[in-house]
Amino acid sequence: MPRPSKNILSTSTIARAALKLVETKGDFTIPGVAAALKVNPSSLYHHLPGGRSEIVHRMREELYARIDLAPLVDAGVSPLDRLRTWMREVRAALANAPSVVTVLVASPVQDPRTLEIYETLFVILRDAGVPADDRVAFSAMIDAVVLGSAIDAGSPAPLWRPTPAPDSSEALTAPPLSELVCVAASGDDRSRVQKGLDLAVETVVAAVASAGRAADR
Amino acid sequence: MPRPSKNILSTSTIARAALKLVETKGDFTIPGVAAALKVNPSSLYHHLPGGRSEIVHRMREELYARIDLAPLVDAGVSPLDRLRTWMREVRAALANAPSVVTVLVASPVQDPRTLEIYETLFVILRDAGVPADDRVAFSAMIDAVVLGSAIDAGSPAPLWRPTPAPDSSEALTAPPLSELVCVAASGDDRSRVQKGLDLAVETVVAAVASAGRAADR
DNA sequence: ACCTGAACACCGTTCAAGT
DNA sequence: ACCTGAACACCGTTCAAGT
Repeated sequence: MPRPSKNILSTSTIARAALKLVETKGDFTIPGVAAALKVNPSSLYHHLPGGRSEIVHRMREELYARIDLAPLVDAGVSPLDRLRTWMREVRAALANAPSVVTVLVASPVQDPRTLEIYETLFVILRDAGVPADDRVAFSAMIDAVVLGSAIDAGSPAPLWRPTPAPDSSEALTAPPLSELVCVAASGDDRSRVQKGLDLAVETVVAAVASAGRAADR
Repeated sequence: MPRPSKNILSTSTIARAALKLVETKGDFTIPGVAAALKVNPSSLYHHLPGGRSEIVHRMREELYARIDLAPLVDAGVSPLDRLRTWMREVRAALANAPSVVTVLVASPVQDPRTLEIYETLFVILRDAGVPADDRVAFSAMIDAVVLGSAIDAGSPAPLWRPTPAPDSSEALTAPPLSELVCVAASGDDRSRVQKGLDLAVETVVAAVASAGRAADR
């Protein structure tokens, strides 16, 4: 048993404590992480001068640090396969703490690690033959799909509550629809979300492949 | 000039005041909306017993109320065109107050208006020939794209800050990438986001059309 | 340098009281 | 029924003080 080093706190331990809180409670607070680290709330400011928002940035870094970059820049793998991996990896990193996504999207990207991840995406798009002028649009779409999926996965409880009373409100949208919504509510959420993501990934891959072919001609 | 009616407050005025705050300040607070309505903070609880989270729900209703349902259920329009309209309309409703999206996604859907909107989506998917078993997955993807795009549009400031110092960190990801990211940072954001959305819409439409054709065979 | 303790302004919510 | 006013627990942040 090694003696604990003198410093109890570090930016990484703070970020990890905050992440654990978000994963369990759905959110985090300064006194909360301080208590988890058996420390005074004000102590955190010595390590993260930026306060709460800086903790959020460090949380994002911590999540993205778990992504292995190697398969994303492996020239031996086809660009489309690398794109599949990229989307699944980023989404998985966020899905580890889905409710953190709603916290993350509220603050802009700044840390080098996140930029690095997105730089690999631009390389993949280039290798796939997407014209330079279109890469930003594609990355925006891919970002939207991945973030949206992660949020979808993390949205609390059944997203679709069956309509309580089908009291014949409007003739236009009458009988079959409420049923459909009920169908959506049944079926376990895990597979529902997973299927939606798989579909999204393949749809995006198809679009990228199509853009690449169009550029070749 | 009509005399103001006796009751100063209503759920709708509260929701609209909160929306206005989110649009201007990026967030809202109970004392904030109370002050905007020249009323005591505690007064709000008489109309919205659910407190802050109920205000959020009413905000979502208020936003979606601006969507015209008629073109979405018009049998004279092709399903794919209706899908295009659906995505653009929902996205536009959210884009009116982009930063509200990050608030909305934190709370699950409950209000009938929002359910109504998504019911029209299921009808469109059915009309487009998407098999019943796949409609949930498709709706999840579409939801992800629309929400993600709206968040993208509302994310504060340049999403991509150019890497400050290219101090030759790793050989793998060396010269061209920082350039690419810089390109992304330039170019006005309006068109960037718009192009990304258009791309996403057409990509999704293609996927839906493909699923419809596959089911026909 | 690293952490504590007290202090400040502020937020969400409740509840008895007014009209 | 609708709104006020006081009150409570709590949060984010600062800053002087300890070691």
